[in-house]
Amino acid sequence: MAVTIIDVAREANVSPSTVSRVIADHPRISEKTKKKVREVMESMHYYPNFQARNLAARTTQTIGVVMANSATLAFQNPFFPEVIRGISTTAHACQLGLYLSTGGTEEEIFQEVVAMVQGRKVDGVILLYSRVDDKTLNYLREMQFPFTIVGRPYDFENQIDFVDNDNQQIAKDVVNYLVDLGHREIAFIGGDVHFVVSADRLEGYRAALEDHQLSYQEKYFIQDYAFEQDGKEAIRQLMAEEQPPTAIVAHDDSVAYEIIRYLEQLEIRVPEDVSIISFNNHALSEHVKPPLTSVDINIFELGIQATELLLKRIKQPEREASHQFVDTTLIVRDSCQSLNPR
Amino acid sequence: MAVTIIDVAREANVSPSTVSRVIADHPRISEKTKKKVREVMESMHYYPNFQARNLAARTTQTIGVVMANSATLAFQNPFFPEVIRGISTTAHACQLGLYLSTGGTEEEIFQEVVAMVQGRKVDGVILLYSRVDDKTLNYLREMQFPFTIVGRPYDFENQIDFVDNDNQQIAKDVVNYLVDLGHREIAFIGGDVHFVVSADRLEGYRAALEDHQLSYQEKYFIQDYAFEQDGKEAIRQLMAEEQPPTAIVAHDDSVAYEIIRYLEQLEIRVPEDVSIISFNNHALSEHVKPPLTSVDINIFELGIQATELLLKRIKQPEREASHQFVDTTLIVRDSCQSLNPR
DNA sequence: AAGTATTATGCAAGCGCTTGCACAAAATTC
DNA sequence: GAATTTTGTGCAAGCGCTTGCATAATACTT
Repeated sequence: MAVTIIDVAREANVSPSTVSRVIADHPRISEKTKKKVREVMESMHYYPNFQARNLAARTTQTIGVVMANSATLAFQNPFFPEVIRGISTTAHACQLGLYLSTGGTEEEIFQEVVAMVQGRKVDGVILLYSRVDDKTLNYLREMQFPFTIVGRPYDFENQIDFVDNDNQQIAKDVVNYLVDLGHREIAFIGGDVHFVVSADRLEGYRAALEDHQLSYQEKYFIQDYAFEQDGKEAIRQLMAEEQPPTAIVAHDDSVAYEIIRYLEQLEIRVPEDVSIISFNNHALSEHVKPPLTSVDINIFELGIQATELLLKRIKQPEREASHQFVDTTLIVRDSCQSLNPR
Repeated sequence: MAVTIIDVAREANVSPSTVSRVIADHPRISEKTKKKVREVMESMHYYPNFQARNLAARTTQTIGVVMANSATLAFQNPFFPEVIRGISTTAHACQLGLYLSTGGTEEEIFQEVVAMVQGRKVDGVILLYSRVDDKTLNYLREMQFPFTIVGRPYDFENQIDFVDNDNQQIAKDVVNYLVDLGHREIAFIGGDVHFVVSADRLEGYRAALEDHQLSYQEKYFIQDYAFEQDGKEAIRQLMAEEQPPTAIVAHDDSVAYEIIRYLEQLEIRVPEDVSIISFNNHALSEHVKPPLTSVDINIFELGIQATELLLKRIKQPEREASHQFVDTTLIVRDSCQSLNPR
């Protein structure tokens, strides 16, 4: 088999423990010995076996990355690639590996996380989603296993490490932006409210309306499943209201474009007849017609921060829980129109 | 610490090896003993330590997934999420974990792969890219370590397991499609030719032109870096040719949309004035204006097949190298126009 | 009833590494 | 120059599990 620490030790006339200490650059080993051992390691092409090392040292040097479920991957473009890029960046800098969940259902994912934790596959976990009342999250919390969430936890906000955008605030900002442009009838096409991100944005939308003495109205709110089931019909109905909205907030750019397409089929123009604004600022939104006004949520940074937070927690298991909000940017393009008189 | 096999053994009045065999469902253990041991495991909340198990069994139950580099993640939407979804599906079904590369440069990635292989972190590797003359690939090949590529290898095609689309053929198909519509002046906006996928598509484009007695012309070919540097200018020049192209083939939908935007700025309409066709069929391409004619390359399936192929190789290290081409579909939408007389 | 085959379990030697402790040698102190 | 401290290395006991081989117990032959 491969050359082990013992082979090196024999060849270098030292004990295995010395070799181990040379690898760890232990200060108590003389430079002379270190040099000698390193030369032998080199010449024998020694490479440490991380499995063995980690078993002995009771660590994994790996963090688990858990996505809501692999099936939704495609829909949350570009979230996944970007957040992975952020996580990778920090993880690589700290020589940590990434272990990815693969499950397709909530239960499968839960089982996987249990395997990661109890099976000693990872030193900590990053949850890439925050769902209301999530079994996996509760498990992690009860086990007191190091983890962070990309997203605000529904419960125990002060006992859990997380990073997120301030989704309530950005939803407010978006509504405020529209109101400033003179809009009063503002519709909201939401995401799955079982995800906290969607619930928060909806809440921000409501709160902002209230701030402006505009009442929240059922007819201006389309739920995710209604839209997914028959988006075209949902939009048709929305625009057929006696007082149709003059602006629509969509929870994601891809939804926004889908809406725009249906509007077009109804011969309603964007932004001339109705304004559209959305979240997540896909890369394509810059190039596509009409260029979409969208909130850039800085996914890359979310990944970075989540990983850094996790590392702190791993190093200091007893530290206070903390969280961080990552800044967003409203990217104004051409999908919203002012109704204000010149 | 956590409960081990030894604790269970003691409690159940059997030896550790028996417990181990119960876990493995070894046929030589009586049902009675199995039942007893399982009850004890249950009541003690035993959970196997995979680290230890894998060390002893000389396996990892993990496959390494290596991306070209994390920085490009964003640009290759939706490739990464979709291929991961495919890989996950197969991996999960076989109880395999996924270990993701994190490196940002070729050299970092190479080092990571060495660590995966020599450090016994994975049982096999999936390369999510195929680059010309790739150090990592050569290493894997020379080490005879199990691996597959999503993409055609540049060299040693018959000695390496891989899955891919038949990119030369689909590029030909695309050109043929345009020619059938009456186009003769067909431009090609390529990807980085250091990646085999781009080289293959370019090759298919050239070959198809030849098949139709249309000569390949420099002026109709824009290289990736030219486009990235100043796409707008590149397109301007292209369309300012004495005989501008009537159709443009773009190597990715996102590039196609970027082109369309520049064309629009030049007051050139798609598809009325120039047709556009591209590869990869992003999810958005269905909704966005103009709906793009694009080749769906079935990324999900590429992920599935690559994983299955890798598993075969892991199980049978000595088997013949094999490869598989995954079918593609030309999704005809509204970005190409026929020049043929009615 | 003795011999053979089969089934069920245990023993013990790993897998390759880390690390607390002991201890010898060298350096420092007074 | 003896006593003390510092430095450098080795010993051996793990980490928690697997597995080839031996052996005990039981079942099957004739």
